[in-house]
Amino acid sequence: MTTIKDVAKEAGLAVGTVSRVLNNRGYISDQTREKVYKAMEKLNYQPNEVARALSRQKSTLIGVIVPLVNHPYFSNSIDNIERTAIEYGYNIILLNSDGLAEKEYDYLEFCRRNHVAGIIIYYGSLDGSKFSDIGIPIISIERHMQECTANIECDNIGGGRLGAQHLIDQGCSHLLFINGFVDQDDTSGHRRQGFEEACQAAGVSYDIVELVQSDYRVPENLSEIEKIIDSEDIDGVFSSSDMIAARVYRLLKEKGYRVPEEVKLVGFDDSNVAEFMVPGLTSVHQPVDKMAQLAVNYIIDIQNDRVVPKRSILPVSLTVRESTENY
Amino acid sequence: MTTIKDVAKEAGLAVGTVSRVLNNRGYISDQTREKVYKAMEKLNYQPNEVARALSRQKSTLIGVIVPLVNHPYFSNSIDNIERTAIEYGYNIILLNSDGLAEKEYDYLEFCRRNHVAGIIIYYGSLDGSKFSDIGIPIISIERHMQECTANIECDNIGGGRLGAQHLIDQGCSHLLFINGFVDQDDTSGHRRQGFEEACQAAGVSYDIVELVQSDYRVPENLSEIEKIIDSEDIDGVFSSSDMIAARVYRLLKEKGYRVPEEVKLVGFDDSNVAEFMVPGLTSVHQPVDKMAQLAVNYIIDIQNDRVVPKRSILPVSLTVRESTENY
DNA sequence: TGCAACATCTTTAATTGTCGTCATTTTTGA
DNA sequence: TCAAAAATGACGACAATTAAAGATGTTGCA
Repeated sequence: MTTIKDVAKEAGLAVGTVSRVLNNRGYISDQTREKVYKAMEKLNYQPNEVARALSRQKSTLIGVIVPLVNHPYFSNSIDNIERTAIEYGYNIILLNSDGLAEKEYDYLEFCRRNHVAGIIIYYGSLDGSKFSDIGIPIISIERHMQECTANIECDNIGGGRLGAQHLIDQGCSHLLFINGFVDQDDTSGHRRQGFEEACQAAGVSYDIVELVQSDYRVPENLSEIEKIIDSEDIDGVFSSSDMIAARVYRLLKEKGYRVPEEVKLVGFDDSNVAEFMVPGLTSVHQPVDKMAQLAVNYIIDIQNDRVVPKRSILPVSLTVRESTENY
Repeated sequence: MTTIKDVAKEAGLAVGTVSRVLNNRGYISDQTREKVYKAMEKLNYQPNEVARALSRQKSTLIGVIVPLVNHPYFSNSIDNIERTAIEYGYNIILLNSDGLAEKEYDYLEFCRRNHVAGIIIYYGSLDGSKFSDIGIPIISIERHMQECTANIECDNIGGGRLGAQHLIDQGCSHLLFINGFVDQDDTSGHRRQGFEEACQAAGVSYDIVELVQSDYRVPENLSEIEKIIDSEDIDGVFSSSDMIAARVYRLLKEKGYRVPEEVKLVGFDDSNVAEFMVPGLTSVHQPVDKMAQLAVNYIIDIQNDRVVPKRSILPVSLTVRESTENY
C-alpha cells in the first residue's frame, strides 16, 4: 500500500505539504498542487481513512442498530439512511440486534470502540439508562427514549386516527385493531390511542387484540383474531404493521371473507409488502425517507456543535389501495 | 475518552503490559492481569478499534455492496452476512450501488481507503477489470466474475430446470419464462437455460419474455407479457425473481385468471415476498444463509492465508406453495 | 540600496491510540 | 550460583493531521 510518504517522496515534497493538498487547507501553490496530484495518480494513492480517523479524532461512520435487516420497514429505512449518509461522505455500519437488550448493549459498546460519528437506533429492549454515558450522539427512530440525544418519530397517534377514520369513512361499523407488537415504547400504544380516539369520536364499536410477539417475525398463532372475527362480525381491520396485515389477509382469505367487499384492511408503515399485496394494502405511510435524512443530518449537526431538536414528530399520510376500496 | 495510557497509569504499569493483557499475548502474571482489569473497569475503558486497525494493519470490517438494500433478496442476504460476520467479530459496512458501475467503483475505492478485510459484492455493472488491482479480497455472489477472488452462486441452471419441471409435473402444457433482468453475468441466462432444457426434454412448448429493466425496481410496463398471455393460452409462468412474479400475479388477477387453477406461477429466490403473497408463491429456494456464511468465511480464510475455492455453486431446492398447487 | 513588513509556501515535529519487537528485570528451579 | 523462564518496560511503527516554525519571495519606504 502506498502511503502519503511515498507520494511526498515522489513529488519531492514534505508529508505535511501533501496532506495540505489532500485536505485543501492553508497556502498551496498551483505548481505544488499539480505535482502532488501527479504523484498521487502515478502511485494510485488513496488516503488511509483509518489513519485519518485516528488522527482527526473523528470518523465518518454511522452505526445503525436495527432488530433485523430482513424486514421491509427496516431495510427501507436502512436504504434511506445509507443514501443520505453517502451524500455527506458518511457510511453506515449495520448491526442486527434481534431486539435483544444484550446485543443492543454490545453494539452500543462496539460503536463506542469504533468511535463512530453517531448511532441511529430502532426498536429494541435495552434500558434507557445505558444510553446516557456512551459519549456519542444517539438518534432513536420510532422509539421514544429520553436518554437519546434526539428522538425521531412519525405521528403515530395521527396515523392511528387516519387509518381508523378511513375505515369508518368507507362504511365500516365494527373495527378490529391488531397490535402486532407491544413494547415498552409508546409507538404501538400511540397508534392504538389514535385508533380508539377516532372510533370513539365516530361512535363506532371496536375490538383490540394484542399479539404477544417476542420479535418481529410474523406470528403463527392468530387464534384470538380468528375468534373475534368469527364472533363479532368485524368489517374493518387495522393492523399496526403491514407484515401483520398481510398475515391477517391470508387468514381472512382462508376463512372465505372477501377483501375489501366484506372486510376492509388497513396496515401501517406503507412498506413494499403493502405494494406487492394483491389486493394492494391501504396503509398509513411513514415518511421513512425524511426520517432517515433527519437522523443523518442530526448526527452531522451534532458533530458540528449545532443544536438539534430533542424530539421530532413527522407527519404521516394514508396511501389508499384496493384493500379498502369499494369498487 | 480514556486510553490505554490512562489504564496503564491507573494500574501503575506500562502501556505495553496493558496491551498484552488486552490481547492475551505473552507472559502476564495473574496479579497484573487483575490490576489491569480493575483499572479498565474503573475507567470504563474500551480499546479504540480505529487505532487497533491502524496498528495491526487490518480491520474487522467487511464492505458489502448491493444494488439496493430495500429489496427482499438483498436485505435477506445482508441480514445473513451481518449475523455470520458478527460471530467472527467482524462487522459490515453497507453500500448501495444502484447497480451503477460508477458507484460500484467509488465504493470499491472507499473500501480500499478504509482497509476493509474484504468485500462482498452483488449484482452490478462494473467491468471486471476494475476488480483486479484493489488488493483486497472480493467475493462476488450471484455474479460470475473471473477477476473476483471467489465467486459464490447458486445452481441457477438447476433452479431453472426445477421450476420448469415442477410446472410440467403439475400439468402445465405451455409455459412462459419471464427474465426480469438481463445482465452481463450468467445468472439470469442460466435460469433461463435450465428452464429451456426442462421444457425441451419434456416436449413442452414455451415462450420467453425479457423485460428491459435498468434497475431492480419492479417493471411498470408489462404489455409484452400481457400480449403473450392473451394470445398464447399460457398455463404456467416462471419468473426469474419473486418480485416480478408478484407483479405478474397482479396482472393475472386483473385479467381475471385464477391462480393456480388456470395459470400456475413460480418465482425464484424464495424471498419473503413469496411467503407473504396470497396465494403463497412457489419459488426456487436459494440458500441465502449458506451463501452469506460462505462469503464471510472465505474473507476470513483469505486473511489467514488459507486458499479458498475460486467458484462455489450451491444447490437450490423448490419451496412449493399455493400458486402451483391444485386443490 | 537596504531593510523591515508582509504574504506565501514548505518543513519539522508533535499527536492520535494501539501493537509488537526487543531489551531488561525479576523470579524460579536445579 | 546461574541459566532458563516469566514478567514487564521502552520505543518505534502504523498513516495520517496539524500547529508552529522556518524559508522564500514581494513590496513599500526611507
